[in-house]
Amino acid sequence: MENKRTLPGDGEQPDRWEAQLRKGALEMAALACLWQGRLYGLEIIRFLENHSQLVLAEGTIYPILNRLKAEDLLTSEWVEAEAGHPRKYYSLTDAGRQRLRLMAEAWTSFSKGLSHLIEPVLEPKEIPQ
Amino acid sequence: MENKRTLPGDGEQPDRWEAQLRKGALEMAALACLWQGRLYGLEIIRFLENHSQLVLAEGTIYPILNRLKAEDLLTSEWVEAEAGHPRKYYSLTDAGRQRLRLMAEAWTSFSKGLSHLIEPVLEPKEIPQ
DNA sequence: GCTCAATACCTCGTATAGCAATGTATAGTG
DNA sequence: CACTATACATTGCTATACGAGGTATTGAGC
Repeated sequence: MENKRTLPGDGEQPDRWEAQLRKGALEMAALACLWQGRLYGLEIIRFLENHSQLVLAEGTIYPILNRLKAEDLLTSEWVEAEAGHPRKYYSLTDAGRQRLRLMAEAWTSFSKGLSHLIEPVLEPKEIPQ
Repeated sequence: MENKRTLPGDGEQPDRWEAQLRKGALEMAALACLWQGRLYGLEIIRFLENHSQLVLAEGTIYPILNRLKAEDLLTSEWVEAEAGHPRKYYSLTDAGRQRLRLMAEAWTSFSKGLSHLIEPVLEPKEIPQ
């Protein structure tokens, strides 16, 4: 039927790849948020928005948190807020910390590999040949 | 019939997130391969295997190449091999070079943001509080 | 007291991407 | 003339992100 993409119509999706880029880094990012202490769902979204360039929807973060909790990398506890509504605070488990450390190391390694690959692209100088 | 995953069966997928991590970086990586000159399909796979930590299957690379070609970021030409079978060589177009540069910059920025986020995790020292 | 709005958590449906498996074509070898 | 190796291509499955919509609690205004 009609081509119903997100875009007006020129067949160009200039930032589709950017969306893809983030996939898979999200779990690590969610865990990393909690390294310094517990946070609740929406707070994690705001934290990532402020401390990195990740902007997640609620429909994104809650499945991730549940997934991580199912793997025993997180624990959660309901906390009554004074002026408001109960919040579900997430904390890293020991397994979560351990896993996050592995993730962080693998990310660093992976990131270095890719950086090396795109190094020539970012070089201002031309290729000799 | 049989559940033929990569893992024995304990419900633990310790490296599933690693697979996810790579998603979205693949297009950039494929483009980056071609920065220094043309390559054909299987050669791209081998190049990435040698120059980074990416291991792609054929069923992965060809859809990517077609996608990139459909966006006019690549061109392809059939070349008869002396001792063998015709090969389809891919080259970057001007638009491809331009896009790759943008991707590389965005990747760098994105990568820095995440690195900053996981920096505390990799620090050997403990958190004061 | 009852409605309305705000905060926070949760879930369903859809689109997309990677990838294993499988298929096709070419060309050299016994 | 079959058989194998190289290379390109496609199909089907699964997992993921995310928009849209839903529920529950609290406080303010009429």
